[in-house]
Amino acid sequence: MVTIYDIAKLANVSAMTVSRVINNTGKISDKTRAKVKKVMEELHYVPNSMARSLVLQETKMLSLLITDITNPFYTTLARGAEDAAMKRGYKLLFSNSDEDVAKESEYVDMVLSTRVDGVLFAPAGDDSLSHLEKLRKHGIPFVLIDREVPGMESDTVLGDSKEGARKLVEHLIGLGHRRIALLNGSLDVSTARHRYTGYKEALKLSDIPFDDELIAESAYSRSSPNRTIEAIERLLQLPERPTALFAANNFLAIEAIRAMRDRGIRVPDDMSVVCFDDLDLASVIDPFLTVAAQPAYQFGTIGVQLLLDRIQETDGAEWRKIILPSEMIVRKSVQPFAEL
Amino acid sequence: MVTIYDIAKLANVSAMTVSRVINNTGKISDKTRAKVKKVMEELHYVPNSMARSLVLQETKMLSLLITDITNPFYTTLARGAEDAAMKRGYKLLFSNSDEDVAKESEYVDMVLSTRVDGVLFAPAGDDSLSHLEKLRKHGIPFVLIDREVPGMESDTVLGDSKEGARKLVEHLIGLGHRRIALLNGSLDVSTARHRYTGYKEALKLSDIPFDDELIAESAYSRSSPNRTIEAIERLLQLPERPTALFAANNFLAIEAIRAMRDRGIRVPDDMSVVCFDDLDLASVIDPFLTVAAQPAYQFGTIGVQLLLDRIQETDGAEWRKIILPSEMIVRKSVQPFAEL
DNA sequence: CTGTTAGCGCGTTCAA
DNA sequence: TTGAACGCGCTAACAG
Repeated sequence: MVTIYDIAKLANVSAMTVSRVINNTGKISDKTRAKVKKVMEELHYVPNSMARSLVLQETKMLSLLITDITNPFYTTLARGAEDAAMKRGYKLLFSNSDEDVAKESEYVDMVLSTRVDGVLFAPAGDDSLSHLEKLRKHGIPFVLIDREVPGMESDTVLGDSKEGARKLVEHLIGLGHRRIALLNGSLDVSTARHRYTGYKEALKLSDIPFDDELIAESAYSRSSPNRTIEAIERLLQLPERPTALFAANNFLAIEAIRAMRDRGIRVPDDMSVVCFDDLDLASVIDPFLTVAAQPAYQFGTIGVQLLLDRIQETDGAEWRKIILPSEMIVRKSVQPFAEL
Repeated sequence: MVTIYDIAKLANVSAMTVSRVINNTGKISDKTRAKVKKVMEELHYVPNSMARSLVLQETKMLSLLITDITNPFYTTLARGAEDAAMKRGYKLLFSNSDEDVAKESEYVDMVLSTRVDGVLFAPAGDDSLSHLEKLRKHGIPFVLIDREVPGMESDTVLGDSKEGARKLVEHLIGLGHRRIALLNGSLDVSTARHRYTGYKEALKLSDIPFDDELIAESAYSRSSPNRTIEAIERLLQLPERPTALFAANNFLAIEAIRAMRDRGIRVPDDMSVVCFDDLDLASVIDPFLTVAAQPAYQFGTIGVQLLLDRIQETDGAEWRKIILPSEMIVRKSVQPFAEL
């Protein structure tokens, strides 16, 4: 591996001069600069960022910890984060916690030892608190994205889960539905709680009694579809069957639709379905699901922005909390409720 | 930041002893080991992997360079790669070239300066050759995934593009179609060429004359849908309009279907459509597109496997080339051709 | 079993 | 405008 010393020797200067040429610091005569640059090119020199990090105490790397790399919401977010980071000269280290707090723990240790300059963190659940405390204790700046964690203040980028949920459910109510089921993610995740709240608010505003039996809890990720299937089975066997379903995210909606189809329930004819997060590709080819679409790309860019601001901050500024609105897109998965 | 020296001082041992405890090397008495471990925990010590990399000359990081992080084929591949890397103690640095050879160049420089131990490389096109030569010159092992580059030998994981294409087109032919258009990606990409070849082979086997007018070239990524739209318009205006379309990847199929829909052409009634790569989510909710599905996850795991084998190889073993079959999944986007 | 020395590649500090 | 010495945090090699 060629180092600045190799360059220095061939250019008849000191290593320090080479370093100055690389970083454009100090005063260097044009002549020696040209000479050094020439040698650098001849030797195909590439600076060693490890060594530089060690002395500079910064890596120019950010870590993005998401819970599911196959979910289009997160991939679009990742893309936004990457574009923003790249633009500011930072690399992005992706990690995938699989909605699993234990796996998340391993990643936090990795992040710590890699000495990244900051972390974009989509917590797997409220138990992520200890991981965040660990980061904080080590002085690593982080921004929470998509989800917040009780007991931990920080810069945060969230969606308007409550409002989005309320709008979706109100849409169903407006079409005459009164038995509306909620297929939620784990209540251990803040967005699930907020969407739950929005659901209840919508009912209340229309004087529809809340029925606990209509609530089912599964998991956001696709790793365990069984809980979703069981939930759907229970809902379908209810004496007074729901006529509409609000799924708390895209994967839940899909698994639910699949489970219902397998049981002969058609959407939207037998059951209207709405959900949070759009499906990207799927929506183009077949504009089917009525959704509350979130500006996923902006989650990423804004998250990086907050993070880099925090990193460059000298005095501890106030925590910033950005709430991004979602947009309801009405499509075909919903039908008016027709009394029999 | 806590260092091994801090630990050493508090534990009344030398830094070297601490290092040995951390790495489980050498012989250490249980007593001192316990003492050191206790201090490490008290101080929340986390090893600095930068420093370690510097001396060990290895980073335990791999870089995954893909061309589109929003394409489900690549995200699933990424997931496979990450799982495999993680399992072997490696981190994965993702990058996204956007099918852009220039952007790719920046990433290669980044990769070089980060001193990753190896690269999983999905080249943006044949011009990626110079980037690969750069990696090779610097002695960084890499594995080509999904695409190969003329003039560069290396370990490679490919799909059976030719066979997959042939099967898809034969399926269309079997249904009576004879005017079959090909909407291809850039011929600068090996998979596009192979799919082209498979297309032609299928025609030849059925004695259907090849018609150059039925061939359109666009781009795999969604960044420039205009070329696809123009291509579709041209195909639709052909004197003898095609009755079926083979799109060389999922995004092309989607853009094509959208463009046709906008022009009043229904799929499959007016036009049958098949393509390479499945759509994941979209297929669950609405099993629509007939596709040649590739084992994306395996692309990732096998790629990492080849890469790590190569990294640990002492003597230069033969290049290995793994070809993964694709599976044709027949769905609703295809109809038999009915002569008028 | 444990410690000392040296150096990985680079940038800061100070001197020339 | 340039260079020498030092240290970032760690481990290999050798010594004890």
